[in-house]
Amino acid sequence: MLVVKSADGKPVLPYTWISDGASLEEGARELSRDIAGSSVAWMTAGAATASRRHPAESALSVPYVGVISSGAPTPADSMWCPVDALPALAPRHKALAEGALDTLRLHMDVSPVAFRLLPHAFTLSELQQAYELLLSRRLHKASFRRALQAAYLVEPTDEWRSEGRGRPAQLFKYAPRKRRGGHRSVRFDLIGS
Amino acid sequence: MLVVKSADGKPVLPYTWISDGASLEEGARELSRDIAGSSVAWMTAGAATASRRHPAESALSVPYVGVISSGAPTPADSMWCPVDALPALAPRHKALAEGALDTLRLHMDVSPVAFRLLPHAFTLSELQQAYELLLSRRLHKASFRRALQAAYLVEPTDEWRSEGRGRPAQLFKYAPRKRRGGHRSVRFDLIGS
DNA sequence: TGACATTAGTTGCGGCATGTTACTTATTGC
DNA sequence: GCAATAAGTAACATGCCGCAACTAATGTCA
Repeated sequence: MLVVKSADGKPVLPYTWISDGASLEEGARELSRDIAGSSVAWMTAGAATASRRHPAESALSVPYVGVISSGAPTPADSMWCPVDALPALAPRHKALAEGALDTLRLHMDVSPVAFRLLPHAFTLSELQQAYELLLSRRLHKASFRRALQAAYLVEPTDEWRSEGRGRPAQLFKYAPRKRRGGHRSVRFDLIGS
Repeated sequence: MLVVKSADGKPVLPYTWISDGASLEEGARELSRDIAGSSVAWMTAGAATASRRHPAESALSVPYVGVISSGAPTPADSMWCPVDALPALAPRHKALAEGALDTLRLHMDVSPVAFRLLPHAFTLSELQQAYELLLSRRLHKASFRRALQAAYLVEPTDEWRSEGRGRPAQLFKYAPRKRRGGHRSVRFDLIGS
């Protein structure tokens, strides 16, 4: 997660103001370009909140979550933090960060978030690591690849990448093809409280 | 979906204005009480939008989706419409309606939306019909009940309901118990485009 | 050169969940 | 009583998942 230093030195989440009538999504994309140096590869909005005690004069806040292709250089006055080791944020921003992760995970199995996190060509191990990072739980290699192949989401390329030691890995690209018949049942096991 | 008649007789989605600093969610709940006569049993926010050409003076719109327990009387100047047979809404409101259904379905397998749609005690057939209504696809009775039982989400009551013809149905209530071990793999088969 | 470590990728098996069909049970209506 | 209707269950086949073991290809080190 990208954390920036505010004027008084405290860590905060990146934010900006929107002039009247401008596009919120475009504002969020500009913010990412300004701070992180590259544009987000995937983004979605969270739940807007209104508060009397909000800093400055704005009354409405609209959070956006996005992912940025890895490998981008760390910009000045900001740092990438592991989501499980965030610095001490203000309670409001801490709640925003947790909500952002929730909305992101909500979209994970309906939108190719993890694929956007990776460059155009990637290895299946990298894809699995991206999923494990975003879901924060370990996955099994064989099951992961079987399910991926059954979904017709990736296509192999002719390239191979050698990462030092170990067998070279084949590179794949995201190329979803239409598949027959959606899924079947309902997932009750995710319902909590 | 609840559609109301605007001042000039055209069908629109219910909306309201929020005074500066007031809670958005509370405003949405008040709107539901005012128009539908009962408070929403489950609700979540959608993606806020800003537009120059928005009616009136407000520049930001925050959509909310909620479900209301069935059986509420149809209020005046408004009507409940099947989601697959909506009246001719303005393009902006039509997009809002579609987005509302998308966000609702996004929460379906992580939040007990369908249970909130039903009264406190319900039959398993009613629960399945609620799921089929919200997901707009047919489910299999045996599979549905097996998965439901495996999730420890409902408890049977002593009451039975006779719906005219056919065998009476046992009434259940929503009583989630903690279950061991979350799910396992990743769902690739829902990722589209 | 050859043994070893490391990483990628596959295969086979047991178990569990799901899809399907058929069956039993309980009520209304004739 | 008997058909019709709907709830609820049982049994079987299929398919997916977790696990373990295996092969393949590279680098490292003696």
